[in-house]
Amino acid sequence: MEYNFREIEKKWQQKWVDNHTYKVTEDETKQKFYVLNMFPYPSGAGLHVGHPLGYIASDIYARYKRLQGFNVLNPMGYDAYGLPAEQYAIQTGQHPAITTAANINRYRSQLDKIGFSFDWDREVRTCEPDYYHWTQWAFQKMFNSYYDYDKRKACPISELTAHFEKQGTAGLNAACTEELNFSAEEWNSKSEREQQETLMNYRIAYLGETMVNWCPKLGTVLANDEVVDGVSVRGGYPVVQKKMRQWCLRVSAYAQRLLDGLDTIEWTESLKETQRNWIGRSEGAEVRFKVKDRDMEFTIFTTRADTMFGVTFMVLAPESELVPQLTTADQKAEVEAYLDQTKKRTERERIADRRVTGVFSGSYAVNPFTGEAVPIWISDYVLAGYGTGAIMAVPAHDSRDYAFAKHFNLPIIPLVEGCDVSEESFDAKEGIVCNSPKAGVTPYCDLNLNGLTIKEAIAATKKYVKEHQLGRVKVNYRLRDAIFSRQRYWGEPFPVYYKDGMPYMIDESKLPLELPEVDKFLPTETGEPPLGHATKWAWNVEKGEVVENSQIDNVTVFPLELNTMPGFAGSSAYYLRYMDPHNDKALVSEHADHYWRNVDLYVGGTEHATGHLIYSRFWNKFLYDLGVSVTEEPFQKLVNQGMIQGRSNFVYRIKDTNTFVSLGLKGQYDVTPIHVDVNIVSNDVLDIEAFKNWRPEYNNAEFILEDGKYVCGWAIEKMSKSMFNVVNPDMIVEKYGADTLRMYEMFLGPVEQSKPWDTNGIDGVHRFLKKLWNLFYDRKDNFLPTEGEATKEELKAVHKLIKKVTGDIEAFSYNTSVSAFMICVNELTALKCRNKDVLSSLVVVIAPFAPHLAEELWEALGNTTSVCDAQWPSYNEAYLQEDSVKYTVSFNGKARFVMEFPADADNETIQAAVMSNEQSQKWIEGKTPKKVIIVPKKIVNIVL
RNA sequence: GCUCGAAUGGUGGAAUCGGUAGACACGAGGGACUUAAAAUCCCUUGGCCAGUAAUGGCUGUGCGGGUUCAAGUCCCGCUUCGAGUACCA
Repeated sequence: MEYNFREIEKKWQQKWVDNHTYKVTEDETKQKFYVLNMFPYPSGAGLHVGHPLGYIASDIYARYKRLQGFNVLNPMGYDAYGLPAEQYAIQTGQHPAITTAANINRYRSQLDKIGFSFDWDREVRTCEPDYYHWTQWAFQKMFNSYYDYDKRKACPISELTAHFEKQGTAGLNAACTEELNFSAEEWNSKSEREQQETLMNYRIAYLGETMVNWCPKLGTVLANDEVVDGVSVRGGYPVVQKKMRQWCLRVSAYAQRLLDGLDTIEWTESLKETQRNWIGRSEGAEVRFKVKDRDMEFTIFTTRADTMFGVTFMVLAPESELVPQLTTADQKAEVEAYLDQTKKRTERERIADRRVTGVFSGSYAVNPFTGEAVPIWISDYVLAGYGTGAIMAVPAHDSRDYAFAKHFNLPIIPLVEGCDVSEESFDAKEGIVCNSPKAGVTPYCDLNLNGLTIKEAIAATKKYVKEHQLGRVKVNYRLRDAIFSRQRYWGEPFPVYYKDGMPYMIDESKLPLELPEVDKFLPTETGEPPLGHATKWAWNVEKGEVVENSQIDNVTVFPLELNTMPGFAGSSAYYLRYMDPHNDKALVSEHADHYWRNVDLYVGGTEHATGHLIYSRFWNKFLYDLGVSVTEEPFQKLVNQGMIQGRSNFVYRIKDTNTFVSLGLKGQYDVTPIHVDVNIVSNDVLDIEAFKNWRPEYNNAEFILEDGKYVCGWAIEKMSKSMFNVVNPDMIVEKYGADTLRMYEMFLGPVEQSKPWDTNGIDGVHRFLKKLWNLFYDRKDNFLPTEGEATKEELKAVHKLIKKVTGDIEAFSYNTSVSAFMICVNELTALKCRNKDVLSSLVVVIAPFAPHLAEELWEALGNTTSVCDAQWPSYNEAYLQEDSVKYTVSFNGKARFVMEFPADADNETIQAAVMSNEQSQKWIEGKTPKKVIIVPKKIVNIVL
């Protein structure tokens, strides 16, 4: 009988459904293991062969852990809110809910064919009210919390108001947008509205007037990680800076904890590094500079406190609030012209041409270390959003300041012994400080840095700043608060209504607030978000329900928020929801939460490094502070699967003809390469008939062949429809079966590595599964395995395999496991192995990789339960022992020949035998060896 | 620019602690079976040189140095490619 994969896979997929094989419950008698894939956004194009790579890898791990006796949670769901569905809706009028549901069904049928061990009873969809109920709930909790730096956690906002009532801002160390100072009396005399406005400064979810990345084409704001090179990641449309009132999440409050947490988790170093850079901690000092002849001062941030004596000018960001205050009357016109000009330049233009631009404000600042007055300039190379939006410029030791100084002819004072600043600045933080202060100048202050290393000088200056109250030591982070509003339809609505212009949360018991219907998905004519089209989008506070807009009276009925939440809202806590997906009382029950705790293994792409993986960690830390999440870090171990690129094929048409020439001969003609559908090419050989039928214009094509074949060229490109290199898994499953697809995707190379999809080796993997089948059935369909004693060789072959695969799976090294399977099956075939015990072990070990085939063989071996519930076999070292061991004999490190010794031979015996060996004599040439090194079971090296 | 990672046959890739390269698979070449093809099985396959042959020798992991009895692996200096990030003071 042939290996009939179609029948086998169909049969077992049905049985798994019928028997609820993959259903999992909180089984206290077993140890838990939580495996998670980054859930997909169901796009209209369906799955291509690259998507399942990570799912297969994690599925193997999940099945393996289950065989080891763990209670494994391996859920799957959909990140269902998103822009493409909405864009499609705008173009076609088709409701995004409909296209999303259709896409999900397509994904599901594709996934089902691959034989995953997902517990589909736990499926979540972020666009379902049952699900986003808890997204809205978490948002409300963030609104009602502030971050206390001393307690290092989020606390209820009621504690903050209590603090204000008692002592104002005194003794408060809380995360805030702007540092405020007021007394208890001042607080208590504020109106309700003023108090609410003040609290906004502290809430973790807050309405903030911030500069945002506004994308006019998409009609929405975008988070920093959604903008690359000044254009939107999705669509590639230009993005401009705009000041808007937006919901924000105070992620920055968690910057230090996000950084510290990285040391406790098992992620790749490069991913941790990416997050560290994104968080961007920098230690420095804030120093106050007085404005000359004015009763005014401002603060700058610097990491190079050692360069205080080299400051020759100051620079303000154009958006800085200080600009109007520091601009003098004579400079006003010029400054305004400059501000106008910079406002017009988009982010993109600023990146594209890095011209040095700037304008003098007319004011001077006094250096607190030298007493000298230096001019204050305004330039767009200083960012308003980082530090204080103002810098002290040290052109000798900062390349940007240097370029500015050269352009505007400002003085440059070198501060490091022997450095040359005639051509460029000296940015390195090494050397001995000089000119601080300058020789021969009466010191203005008693700080002298000369002769110190830069490191020492930084420390000394910080100490001086602190002692003399010139400023303070400060740690700054690059990480900004996340902007949480989107002017879109297809997202979670905010559970917020507005009273007197201030936001209020709708009652928690009334959640979820469901997304209303609209008749258009575009922004309204007045520029409101799409929810502005909703006619029933007002909140009746008394009834606690959504009512018609016409009823708005601002007494009991109020307008609801028109923005929706961004994509990362729904994906930030989904791993918690999988633990208890049908709970309508809580995000997750305490029972399920304490059982599953956090994700043990998370598999997904690196593209989420600064998006989802930061937000999710933030969100989890917040829930941890609330006591909802049990662990501080959500994803203990993270594996990044590589991307599967497309491998395109080309045919070469001779110019102005319909004749195609094979790859090896194309040099003889003037040819145009044309993309050809990779699905009609096999091992780079074109199926000529299929090609003729591919497109009408090729019906009469002629071919110049080499060796009777048409060989195609190839290139590695992104997998996309336009390059005809998309391979979808269904086609592979149809042709070779799911087990072959699973094995082959693993065999292709390390999971973490990006690689092109290429079917060139798939036959080998398929052949292997047939060989495995042939160990069980002969051509006449006789079942071969029998009871009895296994031979030593058989035991050795299978135990070698168990050892190898056990180690490989733990190390996520699946490609070498597949090789090991092939070796083992070849060995057992050669040994004509019929032993049931040996073959049973083989089936169990292969089950995570090829579950359908394993089930079939497991059943044939007489088992009545699923192979999923078998036990992972342990290996016995005793079977792996060799009788004899081969030693490579080398001379001066050069391998010469091999000698075989009994496994228990001792070093003396080996050395004596090697030395007296005939071949050795030839290499020794009568010399006396200086040293003999014997590496057990491997090497005898003789040093002459 | 900065940070991180990679480079091994015709191809994908092995080599776990430094232990004497190229596992496994594809492709290619040769052979068996077959009227033929498919399927299947067997042999050869980094390069160069010598030999009828068994075999033997040299060389070889991007480049140049170094450490070591021994380096794909460790150290120093480059080259190329990939990823992330970018006026972050």
